[in-house]
Amino acid sequence: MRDKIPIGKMAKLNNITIQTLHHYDKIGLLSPCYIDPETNYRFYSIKQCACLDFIKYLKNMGFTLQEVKKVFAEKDADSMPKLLDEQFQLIDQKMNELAQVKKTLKVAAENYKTYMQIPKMGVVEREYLPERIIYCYDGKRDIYEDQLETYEFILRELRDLALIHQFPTSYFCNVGSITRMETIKQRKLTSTEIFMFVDAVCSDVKGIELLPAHEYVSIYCDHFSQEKEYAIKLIDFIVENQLEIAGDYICEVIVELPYWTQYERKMIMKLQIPVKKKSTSA
Amino acid sequence: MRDKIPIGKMAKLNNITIQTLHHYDKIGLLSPCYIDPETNYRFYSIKQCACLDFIKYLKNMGFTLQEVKKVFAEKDADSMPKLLDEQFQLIDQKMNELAQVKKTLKVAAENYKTYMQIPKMGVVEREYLPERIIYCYDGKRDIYEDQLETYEFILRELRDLALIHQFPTSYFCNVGSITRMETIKQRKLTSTEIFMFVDAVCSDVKGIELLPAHEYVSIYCDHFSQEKEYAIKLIDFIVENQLEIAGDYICEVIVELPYWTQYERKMIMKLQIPVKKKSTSA
DNA sequence: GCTTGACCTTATTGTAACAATAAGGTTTAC
DNA sequence: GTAAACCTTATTGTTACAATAAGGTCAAGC
Repeated sequence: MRDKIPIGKMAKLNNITIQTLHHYDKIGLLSPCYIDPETNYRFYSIKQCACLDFIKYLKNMGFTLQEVKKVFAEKDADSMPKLLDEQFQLIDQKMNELAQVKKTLKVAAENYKTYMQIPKMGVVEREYLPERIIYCYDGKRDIYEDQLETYEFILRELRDLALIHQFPTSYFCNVGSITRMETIKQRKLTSTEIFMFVDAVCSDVKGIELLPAHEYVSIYCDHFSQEKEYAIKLIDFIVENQLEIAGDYICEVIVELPYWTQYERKMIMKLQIPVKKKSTSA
Repeated sequence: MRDKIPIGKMAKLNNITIQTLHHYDKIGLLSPCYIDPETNYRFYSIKQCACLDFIKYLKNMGFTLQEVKKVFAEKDADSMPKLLDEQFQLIDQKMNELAQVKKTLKVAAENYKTYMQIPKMGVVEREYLPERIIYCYDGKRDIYEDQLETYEFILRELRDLALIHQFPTSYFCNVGSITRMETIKQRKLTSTEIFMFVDAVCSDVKGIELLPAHEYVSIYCDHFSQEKEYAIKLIDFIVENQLEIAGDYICEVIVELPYWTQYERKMIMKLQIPVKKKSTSA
């Protein structure tokens, strides 16, 4: 009988390592059919390859070794179809999650690309922006007080809500604050509302608003402390160019950076106000 | 200054656990901005939420904490696009792997379904089978000797080759042996060749053969020891019914079962021989 | 001032499936 | 006889925490 295969040969035969066989032995998944009582050397039978094949097969399908053990413990194949089906569902779910991750990565890459191409800070520009959809949340406290502290709290509340609504994580970085038209027309920058850009209108979610496609004046800004000053610049520009504020002021976070100081949020913002030509009446 | 948030509140604020914050502190990813020197109590700043946000963001994109640490160590955002791109490739690869797993699961489910519907063992049937493609390998030794031992060795060689050709793992279960027409016509069951069903012709791989669509006689069998006996049944049937062997004998493994005894391969096989009506000449 | 409950600390163990290593014994070939 | 190849057990490491234990701290109510 030459059917006494030492562990090294068994490993090579099955394209696995000795450690793997040790491990399977340890957890009681597959033990050698003979162990030399003096040396404790392990010896396998060629027929045990069938078992290893099956382990590999199930492992390939994403089962854990514990699950494989359970399958081996069964006396027949009746439970397999159900198991396979459950595993299929599980893999399907994992694929959906990965698809989400891919989307988040894509959005992140786009954000950084935008960041690299940002023209100049503090220069007013005019542009046409397409329609956008936002999910608005009123934090009831002015986000411009307490140098960011209130903003941080409200942002966290917004994200908690987004989690409840099961928004994809790719949304989490595209946030902003909104100052209503009546306020900004008085040259005041105060707001209790922040928002998150979303892809499509979720009709059953409260707080969804439409930013219509429109002509805008905009300016880039890379620190919170500058926002007020730059917003004034925008308003001055509007006045100087015979324009009129046509909607809410938006402060959009373009990209958030992992700044070397871990103690402050660092982001590039794009301030924007929709405008129209001043009506000649008056 | 009320900006001294104890660990429990910080955890709640960010929807994470205290352990997570402990862990981040331990690995040096994010340490509290103040530690009471007497009690060692940890206190965080609201501004550190930005850091946690970024950690979550990168984690969501599949980065490890070590990678996040590296990102934090960078002095600017220049390396991000490259990192994001690499991560995208990685996720893409993982998705492809999962797609493979799904396919394997689907094939496995089909195999078991087939198994459940298998008519009767040992009953000859006539049926029309569609074209199939196989990857053949000649092990140079008769697989019917040594009660399966040789078969096991040759099967392993076939799988090694399949790995080299990077065949999907879903192929690994659909194997079989082939006995050439000349041999089976002499009522002999000997063969040195086994094969694996494949999806499409890989023109650059040697050993690919086509089993043409044809009329077959077939019989199911659930143990190796019965194969010879059942093969004879097939041949007898052919003779009795005025038929003629029209091609190679195929022993197809329908499904392999995780039998309670771990010491022998247990499988359902379908033996099949292509036939045609006996030519009247002679 | 005391108790009670909520909160905090450090340290250890566990998770999955092995890989890597160390320190030592065995076998085989020359 | 010895060196190379092979085997053994035991320990540590991997990831991102969760769970637990044993103990100290804090704030509120009596």
